[in-house]
Amino acid sequence: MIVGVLLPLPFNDVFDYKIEGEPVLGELVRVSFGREVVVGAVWKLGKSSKLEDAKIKPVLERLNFPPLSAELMKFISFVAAYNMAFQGLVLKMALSVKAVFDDAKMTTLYKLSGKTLAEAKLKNSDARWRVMDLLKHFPYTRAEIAKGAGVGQSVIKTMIDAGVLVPFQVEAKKSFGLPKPDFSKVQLTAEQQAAADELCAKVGSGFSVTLLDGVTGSGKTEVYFEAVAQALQNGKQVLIMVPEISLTTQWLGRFEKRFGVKPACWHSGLGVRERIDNWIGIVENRAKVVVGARSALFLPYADLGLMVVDESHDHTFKQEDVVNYQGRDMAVVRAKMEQVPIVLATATPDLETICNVESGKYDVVRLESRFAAAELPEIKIIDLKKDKPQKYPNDKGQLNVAWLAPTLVTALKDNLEKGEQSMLFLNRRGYAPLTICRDCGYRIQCPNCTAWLTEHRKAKSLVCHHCGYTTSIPQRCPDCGSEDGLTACGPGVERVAEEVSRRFPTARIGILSSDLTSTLNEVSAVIAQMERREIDIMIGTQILAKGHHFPSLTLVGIVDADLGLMGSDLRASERTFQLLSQVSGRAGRGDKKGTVYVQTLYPENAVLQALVHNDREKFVALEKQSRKMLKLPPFGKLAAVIVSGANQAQVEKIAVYLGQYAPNTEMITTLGPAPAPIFMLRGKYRFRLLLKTARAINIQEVLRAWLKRVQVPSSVRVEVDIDPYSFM
DNA sequence: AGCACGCCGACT
DNA sequence: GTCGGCGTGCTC
Repeated sequence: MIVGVLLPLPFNDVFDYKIEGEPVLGELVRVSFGREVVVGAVWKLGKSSKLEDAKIKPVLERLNFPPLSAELMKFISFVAAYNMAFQGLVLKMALSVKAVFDDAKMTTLYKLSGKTLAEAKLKNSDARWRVMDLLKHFPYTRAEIAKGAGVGQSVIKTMIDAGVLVPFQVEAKKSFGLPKPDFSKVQLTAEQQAAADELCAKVGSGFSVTLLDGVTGSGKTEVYFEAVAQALQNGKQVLIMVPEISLTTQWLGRFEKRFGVKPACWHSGLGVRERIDNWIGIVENRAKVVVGARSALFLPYADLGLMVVDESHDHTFKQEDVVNYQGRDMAVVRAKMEQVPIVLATATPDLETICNVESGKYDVVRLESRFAAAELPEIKIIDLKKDKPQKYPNDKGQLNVAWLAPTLVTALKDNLEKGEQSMLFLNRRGYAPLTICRDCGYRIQCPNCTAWLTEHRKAKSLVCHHCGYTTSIPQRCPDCGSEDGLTACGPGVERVAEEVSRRFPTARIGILSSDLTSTLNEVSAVIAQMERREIDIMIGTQILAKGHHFPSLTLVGIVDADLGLMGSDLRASERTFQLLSQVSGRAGRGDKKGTVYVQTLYPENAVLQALVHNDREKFVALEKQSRKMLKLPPFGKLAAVIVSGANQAQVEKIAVYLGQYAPNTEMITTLGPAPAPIFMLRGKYRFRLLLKTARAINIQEVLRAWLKRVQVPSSVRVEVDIDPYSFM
């Protein structure tokens, strides 16, 4: 019989193969393709091509794995069609790593041969009898025998050599601890209990979307853990999606405390071995709870019963990897296909989610109060035009430019004297975002991108944050040769740390930045230090905003609140509001009230005003009004078309061409082409077109029809980003 | 995606 | 005269 096999390669269509016996839809097969051998999934029964049968190759091997479920197959097709990506590449995300299908890792176990010690001409000894006893019922590895019988390796070796123990091979499978729904129940407040009950009631009764809307510190995690417990009680698997970076030991610790075991993790930092073990555990229904980044969404769960998206507002759920997709939205789609409930947990829901609640598409469960004595922090605005940062002396006796206003400096000083912890937030890595020559005005730029190089003083280098280009810091201006002209411009976390250590020489300072402390372990280590109160003042980027819990943190300073407000990005103000409220939420989570200082040049800005008054409703109303007026999501649909390539003239020609064929009707508008905000990225020139349609329009269909009309040479790439978040 | 085929410029 | 640049096409 001939079947259509979808391969994990950039194709939308299946390739035909001959198969022996009865094929099953979704089963995994190894096939030869060109000169490669790949693992694909049986996608269609029967012939799809019009190739002569003789040219159709046979399936090399039918793999002994459960076939992909009809739901997962449907999901893969949907994600591909919705995001205008290749079906094969979406499949690739589900199949994870090729090595999963390579020969299984084997372990050698030993069992009794039946030969007695006497028959083997070995003397009786206690040690040998303990080994015989241990192996009476189950075989074990050498290490397990040594430990279990309390004997040395030599005892075992003698018994093997004498033929009393015989080795045999089994597949090495990682064992997953079974999370216990009742391991250690947390005492919930009445409000939390009511919320938990509502979530639990949805588990096991089909598809539903629930927004778990709770202010920071209201115990969202504990509440959704109860729903997780309910799903486990029903014997189902649970997927908890978290932003990649918050998959810290802190979160895992909370899980383990509640359920008694560690969950299976899934994120980009996983090694091949662990990835394989976890993938197999998930397909075989041995891994019951998976906590993972958005890529965990495509795993072949055997028996999913509940999905949770933690910090569901987080914009890193929408980020490029193999395929561009919005993890939160696709999670809802998967939940619908699997007919399971999904919980979106956040303190700052995005406008799309809010509108879905208002229209009744999503349910909502609210948590209004913070833990026990914890109160919401007081937010104070510092007007940088009036309250100007004062220069401070460095060790050479010169005056350094400062970034902290006197009010904030005083507040930090008081807090330090009280022995309480403080945190400064600046969403900028490195020392300074720009190096400029005072003598000739030259600015040091990335050779591959339209972007300045950021100085990283600690690493003694200049780095491009877009392509990773790194170079040493030049002694003299590359343009005019001036020896003392080069000056760092603007602050990054390193520079703020420098100011803090100058002003407070005795304070213990911690820096947390996504590049300096890149691995999850290093991030966890700094967070642990902060928890143990070994840090007085913590300075960091974005990373600090994620759901960490520091009970004795009472002061938060936002060094530059204006950073996010300036972008041309349609979600800039929403993102700023979310980020600032998340950061503010770090303050005063214990029994002491926290204070947040927000430094800005625009104290009257509506976003900041809403933040100060803790008035999310007002912010949402403003944001809704402006998006409605501009017919932007969720009141309209948006897609970006990025044309890129190494040859500027050629790229521009295609972009203009696309612009000429662009659809423009009453319901559809196309803007551009215009040079993309980062015109050159990784050595490629980029132009962008924006397609905006009414909500009723199928934007993917419009795009497909449009793009089909323009012939694009292979040296130019045309990418589509549905509902773009990043305006790069 | 990978890889082969094929057609034009700078070299021993 | 070749070596090799990458633009184009194919893989069941």
